[in-house]
Amino acid sequence: MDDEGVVKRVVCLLGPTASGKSHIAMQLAQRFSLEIVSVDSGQVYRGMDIGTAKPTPAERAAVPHHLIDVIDPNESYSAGRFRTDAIAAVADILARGKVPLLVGGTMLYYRSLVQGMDELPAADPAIRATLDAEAACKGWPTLHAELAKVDPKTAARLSPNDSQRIQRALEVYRATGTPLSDLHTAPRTALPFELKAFALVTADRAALHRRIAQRFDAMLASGLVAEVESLRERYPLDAALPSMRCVGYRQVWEFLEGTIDRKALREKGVIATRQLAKRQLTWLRSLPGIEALDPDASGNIESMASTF
RNA sequence: GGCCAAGUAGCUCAGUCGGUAGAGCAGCGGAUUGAAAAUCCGUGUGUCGGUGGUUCGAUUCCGCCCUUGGCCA
Repeated sequence: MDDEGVVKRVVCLLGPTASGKSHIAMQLAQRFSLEIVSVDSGQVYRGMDIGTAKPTPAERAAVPHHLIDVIDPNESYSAGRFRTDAIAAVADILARGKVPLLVGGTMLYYRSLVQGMDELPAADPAIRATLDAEAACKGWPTLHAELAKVDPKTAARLSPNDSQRIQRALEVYRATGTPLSDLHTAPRTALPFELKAFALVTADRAALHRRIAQRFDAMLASGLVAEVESLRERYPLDAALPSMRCVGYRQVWEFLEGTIDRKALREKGVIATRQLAKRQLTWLRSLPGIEALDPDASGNIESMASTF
């Protein structure tokens, strides 16, 4: 980075859960004075360490990590905030003469970073609470019909059951008086740096599934249940919070509530992780400009290192 | 050894008064703009345990065999 407008190239490593991103990142850190910027919607929560597979204290001591432990589990983060935070973190790392590496699996965050986001109002807890109450008695399809009256364009692309997006669209309309579709002006704000993204994509889905099961078992063995119990004591949590809807945490919550037994906890946790990985792979197929790497191949470190 | 029940989709099961079968879950594909590890959409050909028989036609009825569970010895 210099003052002549030369755009610095920043490398990003994406991939589904359990694909080995962190391992590669730590190996690259041995060659460059790296600082890692997490692209992960789960690792932002303080105290949610085991279930989000956060880097260990030793790894964090060896390599500075950013955007990990930024909020409490009773708070919520967002793609918009991620974009701002990530740009700031990268600028800061570059300013200090270090090499930033983005690593993670939250593709919406990645995309909002690269493509930019429209100027939309932030979440409004009061409006959301009102909408939740309305949905509880009328049902989401009714709210979808109401959305169709004020924002037919958005309603047309949403399923009457898509609670989350119907709620967001109505929230934006009630907060601004303008339909969400009118606010989609596609600004596509440019990034102050060039991003080169790689993605770890296995051809062997069965092997990924095996790794997912092993890793979830390892999380249970490392005290995932105790971690959630402790979080419940320290924070005012409930099952509807984004943090407690995270893969693994949601199932442990059900276990602690007595809704499911230990065996079901394990099964449902593994299944939820597999489904997450599948959605991540769908994202990766749809995102443009990403270079796929086979996690089982040997030259990954080299091909990534050559782009720094 | 005898009696009874069950064997149908990867799993749990429904069903066919005889015209080759369908749900849930899983899996797979897709969408994805401040909750995204979320939320939602789409997707069901399987020797109906095996083998003989009856029948125009059997997964369905009958016989025998195999497997699993239970009861009695």
